[in-house]
Amino acid sequence: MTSAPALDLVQLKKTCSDCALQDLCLPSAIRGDDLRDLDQIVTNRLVFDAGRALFNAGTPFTSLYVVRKGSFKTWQSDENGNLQILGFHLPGEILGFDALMDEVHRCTAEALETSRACRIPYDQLQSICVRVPELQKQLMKVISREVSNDHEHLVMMGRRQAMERLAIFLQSLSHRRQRLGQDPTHLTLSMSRADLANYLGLVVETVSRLFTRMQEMGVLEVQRKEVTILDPDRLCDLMNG
Amino acid sequence: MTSAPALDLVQLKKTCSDCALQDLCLPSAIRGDDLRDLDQIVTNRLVFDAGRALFNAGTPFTSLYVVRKGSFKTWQSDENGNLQILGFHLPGEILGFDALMDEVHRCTAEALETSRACRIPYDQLQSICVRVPELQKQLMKVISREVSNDHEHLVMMGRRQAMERLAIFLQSLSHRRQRLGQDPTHLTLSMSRADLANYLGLVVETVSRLFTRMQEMGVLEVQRKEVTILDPDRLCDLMNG
DNA sequence: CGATGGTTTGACATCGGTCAACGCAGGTGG
DNA sequence: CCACCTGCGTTGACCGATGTCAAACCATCG
Repeated sequence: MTSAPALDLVQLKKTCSDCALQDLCLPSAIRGDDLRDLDQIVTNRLVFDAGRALFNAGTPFTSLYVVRKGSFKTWQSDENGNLQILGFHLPGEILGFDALMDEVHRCTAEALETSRACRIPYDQLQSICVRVPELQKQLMKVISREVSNDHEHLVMMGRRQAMERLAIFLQSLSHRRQRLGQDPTHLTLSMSRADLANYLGLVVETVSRLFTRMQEMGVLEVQRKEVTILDPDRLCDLMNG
Repeated sequence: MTSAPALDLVQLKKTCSDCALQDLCLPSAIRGDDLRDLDQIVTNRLVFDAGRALFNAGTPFTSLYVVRKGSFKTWQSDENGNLQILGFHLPGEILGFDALMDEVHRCTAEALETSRACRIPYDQLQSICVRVPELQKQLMKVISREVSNDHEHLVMMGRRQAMERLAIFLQSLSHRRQRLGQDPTHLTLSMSRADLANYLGLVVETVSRLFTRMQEMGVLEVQRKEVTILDPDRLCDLMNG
């Protein structure tokens, strides 16, 4: 983990203000002086190379992190070493919420490519929250979204066929790219097939075959990590029966 | 949903104070006057018959609920009507967190047997939280636990065999009973086999066969909804290989 | 150029799902 | 008080989606 070159003061003040990363990000709820306070506790633009951890399972919790650029995966493993990918995280998403409970990270967050994140020391964030109830409220909403996402993931893992799972994943990735102002028909999968399979509760071979099949069906064009959605409607059909 | 007989004032003041339901429950973080305030916003001892909903998916969010007695299930369904049981909830657990995000319940919470719950209007809770940062902090921890639980559930759904899943479920139920001061070797399954199977990402027949097999192995004694753990060590083994 | 690690493809095995029948307990009404 | 009905749970036979194992493929990097 390396810190990007120091920023001048003007730059610093702008860091959160220019972080126009959709409503999810905390600062959207607050204004003026409060925003400046928040800017000042945030360690901006930490750079993580692919494979570097934002935090590790089992280590003490001190900070939340906001993804700014690139992507991260979070994963957790059980006593047998079975690991489960919990999510893939794009800019604007906040990581670390599962650690508030007992101040120890339960999962590991790892960069999938060269990525940037902001660090938000939690105790300092809390002291701002005491003064700014709106910020607190926004924070609760963000955790609530985390809970909702996990529930969606559970529905998928419990009740969906393999093909449906992959279709749902691609669809959701497409939506997320759109919200970030990127082309929703062209996806760059920053995770390995193994990670993706694991996330979906499948094995690599199954995912690989599904990509091939979706390509044969004319729904996708797949070239390694570059995926183009050729037929969004059929993709949508595949999400269901 | 029916309200229990009115309580006298002394009783009312004691409602949260005597709710010695482990550290999960909110009031444990606060003291004195603040506790009295909290007592006063909580609608105590609502009674729900089996099958009655605490809240329904799609309805506006107003309150969190604390389970006091009995048990509830939460479930969510997708556009195809596939429904997934998200959790079974015993006394001390707080329900409704997935709704903070956009103030609409995402899942339905339904009593599995005649049960009681306290209602906590969220806006009033928030106004107390503004004055009592400790309470806010505790609330964040409780949601964080929810996130952690969902992550555990995901690991189970993604990476475990059928037998392991059932063993893990029974083990966890046993622990929860123990924390509530009840006999951890004797479980009363308040949910139907169908609900249990769904929660575990399996079908009824599989769960039924697993119970039979665990009984043949001498690990359990199963009589309809009454399950006795005869050999906790073997049960523990079954959770893994 | 070969080594390496991720990805794809094929052949085969199996766990768990599907379908169908039966059993059992509790409730209802004659 | 018994007979029937109903809903849930169990059991069996069979099947298919997905996992397993093994080999080939192919980009990337030294």
